[in-house]
Amino acid sequence: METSLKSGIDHSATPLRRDTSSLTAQTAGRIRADILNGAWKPGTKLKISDLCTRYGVGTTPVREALSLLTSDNLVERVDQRGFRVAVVSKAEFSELLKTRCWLEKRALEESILHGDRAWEEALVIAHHHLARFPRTREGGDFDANPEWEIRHKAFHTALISACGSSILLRYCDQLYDQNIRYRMISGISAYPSRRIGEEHEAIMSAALDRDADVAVSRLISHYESTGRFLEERLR
Amino acid sequence: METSLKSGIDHSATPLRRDTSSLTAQTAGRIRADILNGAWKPGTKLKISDLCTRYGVGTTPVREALSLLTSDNLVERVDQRGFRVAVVSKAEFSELLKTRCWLEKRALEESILHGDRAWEEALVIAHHHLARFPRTREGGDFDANPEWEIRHKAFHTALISACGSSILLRYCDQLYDQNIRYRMISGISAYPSRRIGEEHEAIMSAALDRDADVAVSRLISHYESTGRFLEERLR
DNA sequence: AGATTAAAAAAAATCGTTTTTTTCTGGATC
DNA sequence: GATCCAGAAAAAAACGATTTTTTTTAATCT
Repeated sequence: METSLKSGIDHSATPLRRDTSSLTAQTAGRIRADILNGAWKPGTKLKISDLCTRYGVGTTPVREALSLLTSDNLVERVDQRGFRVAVVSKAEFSELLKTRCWLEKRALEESILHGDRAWEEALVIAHHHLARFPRTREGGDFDANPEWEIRHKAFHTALISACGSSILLRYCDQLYDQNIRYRMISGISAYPSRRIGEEHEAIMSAALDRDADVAVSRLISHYESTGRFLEERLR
Repeated sequence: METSLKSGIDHSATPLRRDTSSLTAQTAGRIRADILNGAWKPGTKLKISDLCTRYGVGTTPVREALSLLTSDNLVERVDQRGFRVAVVSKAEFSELLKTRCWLEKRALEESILHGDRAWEEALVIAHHHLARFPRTREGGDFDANPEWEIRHKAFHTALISACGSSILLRYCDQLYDQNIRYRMISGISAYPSRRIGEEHEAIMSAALDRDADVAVSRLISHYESTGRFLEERLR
């Protein structure tokens, strides 16, 4: 199990080291994953006792995990009426997409302005890891590849990581996860007729050339074409 | 007690209606207020049992309230080691200020672009309410005036309220509250040698004239001069 | 029949206690 | 004198049971 509350991978060198995270954190991670990959459908009522049996823990960790997920907009809470999986809608999605573009635009601009050598290198590495990994598992089926997802997120995070604001980075991370959820819900794992790999490449090289305008416009259209594709399939 | 978790005022027409909010929500509101006004000093360890006695509730609501406040960056949590009040520093503050300017810039631009008649009118009203209220309580002492704080926040919220993204509005709200905390900590309630009222007026009229560039630059310098003033007094 | 109210069931919220983990303290060792 | 290890104390985390609140069901009245 991962140590962090956020989705991600435990890169620790000692895989057998004992898990120091609380049950709350572990449970939050599991529920988060289940919501992101669609195991819990949008709008589903999350009954405390059900979750307790499903995840094999008491009410305290479950309740606290749900509180945590509320702040990431994956779970909604109504006082005295419990929790439910955040609902999805076309309107919510386009607001999400719009906001994400606004925030990432600024983050990328700042990152290009302030990024140092280490940033450039981390970006190149992240792109390399992403590029040599197949989007879908062998044989062209459209199942999502979890490894690819992780590398894809790592690449987009690397792009903006030098923006100079951990606050903004956290917001972008939240919006990224919400976006993934829409991708999972729509059942899409690949975009026919698009060369995603080339888009990433083009964004990266503009960033490395310190051409903020071009990099931003490529990033935005990357997001927007993905967005349009998703919107068509929503409901 | 307010119904909402967020700081604010209950504007309900029936003041005697029974409080439907959970103990968790009430407690979160009380702890939030205590952190914002400085009753809990930054870095203070928040021991569950202490909070239970202080607020007269059990461990569950306290624990959940702290989880909630974590997402607003008012409380920090370390697994297995409990909670503490978020620390403050000059570096954190300037990051906060910077991020806030980035987000509010975009929000104000969008708001000016899309705001309708109702937005204009709400803005005028909010400014009116703010302008006819004294910043400090009678006789020039520098005690913060809670009423003024509420109207001030309402004015700044009104400015950006037509931006079209509730997500962005929520982020701005969070950053506003974090900023207030710095203001309270620094012990400042008024800025000698500045005409805050005139600054608000100038921002508003540029916004009403739909001059985004001028409005934004006035808003940013409003924040930055406040920011510089605060930074001087931090540690 | 439809609406209103009362009782029962279900679920959320809360509490007090138990378990686990961390922190503190004092002494032994190098 | 500093470091390292118990063991004790304190605190956090988790649990299971109890209390409230909401929702559902059933019955009564117009």
